[in-house]
Amino acid sequence: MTDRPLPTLNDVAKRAAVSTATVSRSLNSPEQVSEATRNRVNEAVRALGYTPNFGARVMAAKRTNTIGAIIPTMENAIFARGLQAFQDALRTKGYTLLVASSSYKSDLEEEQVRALIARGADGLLLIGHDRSTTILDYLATRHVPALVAWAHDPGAVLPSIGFDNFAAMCALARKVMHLGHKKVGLISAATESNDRARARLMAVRHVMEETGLSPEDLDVIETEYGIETGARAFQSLMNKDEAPTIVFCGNDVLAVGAMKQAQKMGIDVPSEISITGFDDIEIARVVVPELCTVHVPHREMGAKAAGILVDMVEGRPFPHTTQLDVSVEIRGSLSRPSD
Amino acid sequence: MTDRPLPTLNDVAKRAAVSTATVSRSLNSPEQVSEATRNRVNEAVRALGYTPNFGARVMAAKRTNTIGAIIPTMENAIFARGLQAFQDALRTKGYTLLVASSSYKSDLEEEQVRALIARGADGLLLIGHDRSTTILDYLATRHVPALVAWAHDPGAVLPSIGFDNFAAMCALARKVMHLGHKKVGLISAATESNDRARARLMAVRHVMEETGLSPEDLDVIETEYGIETGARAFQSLMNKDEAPTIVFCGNDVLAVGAMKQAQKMGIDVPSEISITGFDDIEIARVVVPELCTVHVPHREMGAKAAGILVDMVEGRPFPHTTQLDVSVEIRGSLSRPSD
DNA sequence: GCAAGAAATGTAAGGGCTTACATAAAAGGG
DNA sequence: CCCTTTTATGTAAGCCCTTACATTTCTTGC
Repeated sequence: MTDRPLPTLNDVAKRAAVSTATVSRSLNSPEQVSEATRNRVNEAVRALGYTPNFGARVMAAKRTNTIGAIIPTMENAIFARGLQAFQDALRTKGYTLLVASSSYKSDLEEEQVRALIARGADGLLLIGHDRSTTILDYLATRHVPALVAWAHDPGAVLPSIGFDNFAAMCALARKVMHLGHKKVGLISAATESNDRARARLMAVRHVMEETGLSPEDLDVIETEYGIETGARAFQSLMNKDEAPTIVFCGNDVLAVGAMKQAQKMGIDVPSEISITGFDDIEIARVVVPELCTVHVPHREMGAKAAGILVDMVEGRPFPHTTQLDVSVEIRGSLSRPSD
Repeated sequence: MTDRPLPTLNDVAKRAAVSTATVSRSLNSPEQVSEATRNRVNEAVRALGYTPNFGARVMAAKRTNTIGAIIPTMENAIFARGLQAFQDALRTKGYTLLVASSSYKSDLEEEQVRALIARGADGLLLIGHDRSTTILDYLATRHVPALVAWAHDPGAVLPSIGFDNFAAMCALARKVMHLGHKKVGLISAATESNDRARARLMAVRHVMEETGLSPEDLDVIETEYGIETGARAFQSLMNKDEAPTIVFCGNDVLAVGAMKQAQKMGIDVPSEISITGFDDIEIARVVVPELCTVHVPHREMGAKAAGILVDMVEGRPFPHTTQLDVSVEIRGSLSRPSD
């Protein structure tokens, strides 16, 4: 436990009686070194307790083997789940994960992009396509590859992996509207700088039009993420003159808030009101009745995102967009309107 | 969009007509530089779009301004929540967060400790005190400060922030046992390399002894984290000859699984069986009846951990242990035994 | 056994920043 | 005003790897 300086490559080289170049190769591309030398080097590394100096390595190699991810918040289970899968996949590829969060604010996201690049991220995972050109230019001049997840837009500048939020919500809305609902409520996440939320809102409008309903028949409330906020939004929707018979929610958490509030108000789900969510997180199956929602493969998305991003960073070919399948999960919180 | 090399400190220095040392100081300790020079430097930085080279900076400063956290999994809401608060607090202090996960496996945790240190983490956040001396020695020789969260043990080598899992579970168990329960079930997380789970188990045993019950009256099932696993564990507990009237669960997720299974088996909560959880995550208030549990201030813990760890990294004095208050939340899933 | 090619190893040049120390400029005291 | 102290700036060493290129050693085919 003496306080000697940490051993360097040079120390290892001396002890193994080889050059520093050989030690470096032995560690980074073992196949280029004869087995005998490799063994000697390894034993020296072990004996000295050598760990490469990170700064020097980054400086010389111009890579950190670090990938940054900027998500709205880890408190949202969908991102936590995707991020976990992302990190697991990165680890198997020899990369480490830097995490930052934007709280759904675009200026904070921009700050974080700069921060993660300044911290040496070799590549970035971002959520959604809403983003200023300033920051896209910055990414381009710094030559940092970035992949967008939770979105799918073949026309966007940045490559992406995800699903078509508009199409997914359309699929759900069609199944719902065919049951004969005429008066519709929508509790949406804030749509500013959130293209996913906007797409879902537009999908509901679109399907209503298809069904011959007027925009008048749709009540939209935008609110922050949370069970409580979902509950409050539901309450104000139901207090309107003509209450909806179906309430779409932008995500499962808002939907669960709505269900709780319905219960508190003595409104039965689904006989008096139908409620739907989006994401299919665990909570959707915990509530009674179970929540009708759209199943999204968050883990698969995280894991695949890691693979694509690493390909980008290492200069291999990669798909500009990758679309994942989602499925509408019809469950107990949905029924035809009663009247 | 020409492909010129990125600007360096030197370029900035030339443009601002000062030395590189002044630019460096202007950026890192502005108070040491006159306002006039600082302005000139800032304008040069802006004009050139300069961002410091990470590797060079790390190499010279021997610090990365990066903190690593190794948690069991982000899929567990308590860690996701704590980590989010941790990251928010770090950001305000100019630090970036590296995240790795151990999946509750100690060998993986050890690998991740080495990985994050190799990646230059200035300090580490770890969960719980269960850990080999090998890795503690490694931390010591590398001079990397580490803080343990979600645990409180004044006698441990590493400093910690958290609460006393044993005392908290004792408090809950006492309230429960005073209702007159005689036959007890416990669904615990795996206790190997998880001192929190072990402490909670021992607390239940301890209180039963206090109450004059025999160890025979306790049925323990250890299982992995998850709603499904909690449900299965509950089923096998209830299928024993003499079923319990109270089932303690090591965390809220297991408890929710147990409640779901009770419902499926037609066993009423709480009149036929009481169920308790631990953590007080959102889901505890979503289930019907609401889950009786122990409230833990996860966000506060994350935020405070950031403050302490940064103090450690920057060589300021810090408390060796910080204890947080938890509270027993008596809710609808608990009642006295019916007979 | 030798030339030619392949494999293994060595040499040494960066790479961009921070900071200790040296120097110059400004401020303050008498 | 000059001398001392404080403040601002400059000089240049050092940080420890990776890798292009040069050199040496080993294979292999004839």
